[in-house]
Amino acid sequence: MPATSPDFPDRLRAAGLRPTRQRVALARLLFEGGHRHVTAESLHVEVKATRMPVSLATVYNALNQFRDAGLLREVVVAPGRSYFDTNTGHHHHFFVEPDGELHDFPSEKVTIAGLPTPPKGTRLARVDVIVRVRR
Amino acid sequence: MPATSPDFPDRLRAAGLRPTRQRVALARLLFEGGHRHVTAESLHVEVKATRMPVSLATVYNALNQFRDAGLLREVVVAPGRSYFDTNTGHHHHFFVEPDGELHDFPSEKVTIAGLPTPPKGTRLARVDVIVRVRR
DNA sequence: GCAGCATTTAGAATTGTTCTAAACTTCTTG
DNA sequence: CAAGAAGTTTAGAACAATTCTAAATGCTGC
Repeated sequence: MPATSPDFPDRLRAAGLRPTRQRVALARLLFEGGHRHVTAESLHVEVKATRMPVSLATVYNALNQFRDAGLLREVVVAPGRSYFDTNTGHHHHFFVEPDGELHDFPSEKVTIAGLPTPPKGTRLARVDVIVRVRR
Repeated sequence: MPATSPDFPDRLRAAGLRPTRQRVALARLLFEGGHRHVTAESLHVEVKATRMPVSLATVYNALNQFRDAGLLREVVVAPGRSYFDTNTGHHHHFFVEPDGELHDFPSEKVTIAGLPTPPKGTRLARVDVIVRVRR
């Protein structure tokens, strides 16, 4: 958490997004506590539990907009399911296979050596490391 | 390629799968040449082009069975799309972002140091490294 | 060859996500 | 602070990828 108390409307405006009631409600759920991993479905369930229902389409819209604005990072670990991670810093993931649990781990200690250079005409965008574990 | 010419019915039997006509046709497409990346759709288009049409459901069934039997490896790089890789050895992937192209690179030269230990009660299944690049 | 079980198939069903068009906010400006 | 313009939300339809279903067919061992 930043030292300054987070003013969600301002943070959204700073990201180029209008601070609508539903976006603010979602931002609060996402960014108020520590880092989180959510799916559209899980966030939708959560926001419905508050006294401000938001449609599923809006949850999808907001997650995509937040991701495009750099507020969230999308993590692709399982086919047909998108996770969004509120931690946008450098880090990698544990994925617990049958149940679909996702955990961060910091990339500080991880070093990857010997990566080949990107194919001609492309620039490196990101390196994802997914450590898949099973019970 | 193995030195012994690949007898697909035998290879399927060895994997515990009945060598049906459609499985043999798919295995031929997948394993006859060099390593490949396919999606169910792309393989379906391919097999239809031969004189032995196979339903899309069968392509999905076969890909899942081949993966379960260790003949293929599933690679999850983009939401809502599954790639299957005929290279089941240790290696990692380049993913070219807008177009969805996938390329292998050998893991020999890549070393990953400092990975944390798996959470309690889990054992390591695999480490995936996806190098995302953009044009 | 034939029974018995596995496999294939077309089409329906399911799942996760995006689209559409109408209703409703938010922002700007006067 | 009213009014219009533009951006958002919404329910529901549409879509894409995948799985399921039940009936037809094909493999295998005896």
